[in-house]
This record gives sequence, C-alpha cells and structure tokens, in this order.
Amino acid sequence: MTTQQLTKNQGLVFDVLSHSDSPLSAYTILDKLRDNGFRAPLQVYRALDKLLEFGLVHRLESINAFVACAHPHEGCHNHGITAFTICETCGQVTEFHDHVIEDRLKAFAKGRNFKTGKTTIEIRGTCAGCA
Amino acid sequence: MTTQQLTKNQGLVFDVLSHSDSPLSAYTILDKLRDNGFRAPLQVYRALDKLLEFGLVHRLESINAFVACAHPHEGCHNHGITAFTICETCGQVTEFHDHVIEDRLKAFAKGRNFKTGKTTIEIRGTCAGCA
DNA sequence: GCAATTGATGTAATAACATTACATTTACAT
DNA sequence: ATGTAAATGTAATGTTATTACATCAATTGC
Ligand SMILES: [Zn+2]
Ligand SMILES: [Zn+2]
Ligand SMILES: [Zn+2]
Ligand SMILES: [Zn+2]
Repeated sequence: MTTQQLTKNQGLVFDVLSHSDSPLSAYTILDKLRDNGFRAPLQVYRALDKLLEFGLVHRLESINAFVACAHPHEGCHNHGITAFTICETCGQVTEFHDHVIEDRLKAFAKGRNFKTGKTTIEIRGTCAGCA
Repeated sequence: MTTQQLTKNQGLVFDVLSHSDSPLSAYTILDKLRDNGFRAPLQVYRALDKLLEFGLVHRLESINAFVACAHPHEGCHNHGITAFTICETCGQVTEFHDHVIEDRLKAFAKGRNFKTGKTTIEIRGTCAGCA
C-alpha cells in the first residue's frame, strides 16, 4: 500500500498527518484542510477510517488523536501489536513492537478463550527531550 | 481504602459501577443517578476523578467508559500496570497484571529515557461466552 | 455506449463525551 | 466561631464522533 492509490481526501489527510510532529485530532486536521475544501468532520473521519484500514495511520485511544505510521511500507499493521510512547509535553510519539509482550497477551487471551481483536498499548509520560 | 470513607456522590457512583456487569459511560451513570438527585455530568466526572485516584475504578480509554476495580482491596493501583480484556459483545471486562509485560514496557521506556506515566493496555475482542 | 453497481464525497444535523466558570455548602481543624 | 479546604450544584460551553440523506465518480457487465 503506497500513497499513490489514495483518493484525494485520503491523500490530503495522510499528508497533514505525515508532516505533523505530533498527533492531531480529527478536528485539527479539519481546520488544516479548510483551504483545501474540507467543510465537515465526516470528510476527515471517512478518510481516517480508510487510512487506519490501510495501516497508514494509527489512532491513539488514550488521547483521541491520530498519527501517521512511522513505517508504513513495512505493513505495520500486519506486524502484530503496535505499542506507543506518547509525550504529554511535546506530543512526540514513538512506535514499537515487542513480541514478548504480544506473546504474553495472546497467551492470556487464549487461556481465557478470549478472541482477540484490536489491542491498545499506550504509555503516556515525558520524553527524554522534555524531561 | 474502603467504601466507607467516600462522600455521598462518590459512594453513589461507585455503587452504580460495582453493580453493573459491564462498563458504563459517565452519561449512563448520570442517568442511573437522576433519581438520587444527580443533574449534571460534572457530578459524575468529579466523583469518577476521585474514585480513579483512590484506585477503586478504572477508565477504559478505548471505549470511553468506566468499571469498578475487580479487587479494590488489594490496592490494584499500586500494583503496577493493569491490563484488560473487553468483550465487545457483552461488555465483560477482565483485569489482569503481568510482570513480564510490565518489565518489557519499563525497559523500553528506560532505554529511551522516557519517563513513564499512566500506561494503557486494553484488548478488545470476544469473550468465551459470546464466541 | 449505457445501465447497474459500488465507492467516494458534500452537507446538515445530532449524538456522545468532557471541561470551564462561578456560586454555595459541608467538613473539619484551630 | 472562624478560617480553610474539600465537595457540591448549576449553567454554559467545548470537543469528539456519528447518523441521515443527497450527489458524484469509477468500475463492471452487457
Ligand atoms: Zn505503525
Ligand atoms: Zn516531549
Ligand atoms: Zn483494578
Ligand atoms: Zn462477551
């Protein structure tokens, strides 16, 4: 999945997120795209839904915001669980994968016959630069 | 921390959550407490803030809802990171602690000089009973 | 080509979740 | 009793997300 096959609105939203140095809310994205003809939240949410589906964007559940994937070409989203650190001061987000964590979570779920869907791992705190 | 030393509003909110078999949104709690004199969201949010602080309640970030802690007397909240499974069909929530996961997350944060604050781990899916 | 279908878009309205601001009351220590 | 901190009441507002419905564009089958 590359950026080429995105529709106009998807491309615009992805572009805004890609160039941002911190996560953005849907409404912030909307504001940034007013000059490009965006008028309503739904235009943003629809594009985000697709981008999430493509694995180009992640939703940060704990802050109701969205970030471009740090390595969209690796199919992040077929790569297992993505964990995040989120700096509450500057917004810096770091993505990582940990197979040990993933295995432990899967083992717990399996032991309870729980069928795992989307899993969220988010560490909020302060990054090195802001400490 | 026992239920005794809660204020009236805190006690009412905790009671509603304790007797619910699934997570509740703040506005659902408000509706359930209208007959007890609750009139405004803030009454619920203020009580929830305190209950979260006391470790009697958890907030599920991925579904904007709240649950009573499964083992409030063990000081869940001084016990390290709490992880959850959340059934998207019936709302069943299971709480668990895993020191291996916690150690891995701490190690990652330490390696990046990231100062860890609140950490969220939530697995959404389908419970055994709903499969 | 052209109808039928599907996916994407535009727009308005509304729903759901959360906070700010300010006035008042209660609990409690001095 | 008085001063202080915590809790409460109420209204207004801010923020995040969805529903509903109309239109437009790309694709497919004929
Ligand atoms: Zn990613
Ligand atoms: Zn920072
Ligand atoms: Zn707990
Ligand atoms: Zn279930």
